[in-house]
Amino acid sequence: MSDTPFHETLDLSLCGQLGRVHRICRQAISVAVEPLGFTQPRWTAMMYIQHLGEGCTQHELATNLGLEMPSLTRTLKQLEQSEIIERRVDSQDKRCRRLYFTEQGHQQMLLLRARIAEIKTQLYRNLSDEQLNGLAQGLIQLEENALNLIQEDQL
Amino acid sequence: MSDTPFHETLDLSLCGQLGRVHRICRQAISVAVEPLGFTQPRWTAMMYIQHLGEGCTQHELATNLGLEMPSLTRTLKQLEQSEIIERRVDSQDKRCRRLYFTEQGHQQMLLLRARIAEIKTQLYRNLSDEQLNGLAQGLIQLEENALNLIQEDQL
DNA sequence: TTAAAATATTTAGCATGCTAACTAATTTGG
DNA sequence: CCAAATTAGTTAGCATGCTAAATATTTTAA
Repeated sequence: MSDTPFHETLDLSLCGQLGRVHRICRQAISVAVEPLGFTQPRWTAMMYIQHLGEGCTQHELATNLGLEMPSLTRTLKQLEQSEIIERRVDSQDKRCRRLYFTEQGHQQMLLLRARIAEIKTQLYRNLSDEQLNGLAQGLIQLEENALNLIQEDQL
Repeated sequence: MSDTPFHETLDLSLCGQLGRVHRICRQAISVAVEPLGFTQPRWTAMMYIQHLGEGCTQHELATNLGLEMPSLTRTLKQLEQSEIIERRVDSQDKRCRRLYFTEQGHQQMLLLRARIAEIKTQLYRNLSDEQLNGLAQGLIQLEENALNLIQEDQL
């Protein structure tokens, strides 16, 4: 071990920590949701479709998930093949596909939400509302700074 | 938009936020470090090798980066091919490869550290030390909970 | 009104994480 | 002392993010 203080050597440890915690959280949730047969991108998309309301477009969903369209396309194709969702072409604007749960999809959502409620209590255990809020706020500020940095660099 | 409150529908938004912020931060840093020719896994590994001290093993490095060995192997192979590092077999334990910078690698590190110092001030702008600390602490707790969850589920 | 720009989606292929299964070397226990 | 377990590392191949480029449709503007 070097005797240089960690923060001086590393400088960007927070970003690495972010990635590590994200990977571990994702894995924890995956393990818990796996028995239902959903991967993280799939169940996340399902939750967001329900949140946005059935009939949302793929573009709306991608924006809300913070994903690029191609990343989402793959996941939606899987959900369609599993007969969880349907993609219907909008009658007004034929470029858009609007998203709906199948009957089976609705039933799966009930199971999924119940399972996720359980996980949530365990994942946020020992974290006060205040702490969770601080965490979320800090992340928002970090995100904003990063976005600014990217834009500046692209000038 | 549904009229259901966000947190009730989503329940795990924090985990999604974590992923999103991580992707954006990573992109910001990549954009800034790109002119030097380093990708995020490469410069992160370089910084950690310097932090751990030259002569560290790949296993030590993987543990500190929070990565699995195969993920690291790929990156180290690239760094070796770019003649940034050397991997020398340990004379005592011939299973271990120990990591050293080349002369060129040392010079690159000087540039890299200077660049990263600049980025850091911008990325952490508007975040008080207290906030940064809260963020880091919250992430640690989250990580711990997630690890517990995974272990419980594997019983 | 029609050519050009914009928008929604897809496809193809890269980057970087992972697990599973392998080799080689070392350590341990009977 | 040797067979079995452990440890360090690799290879192969999957998962899920991305960008670039293609298609189809709609909107804008000369």
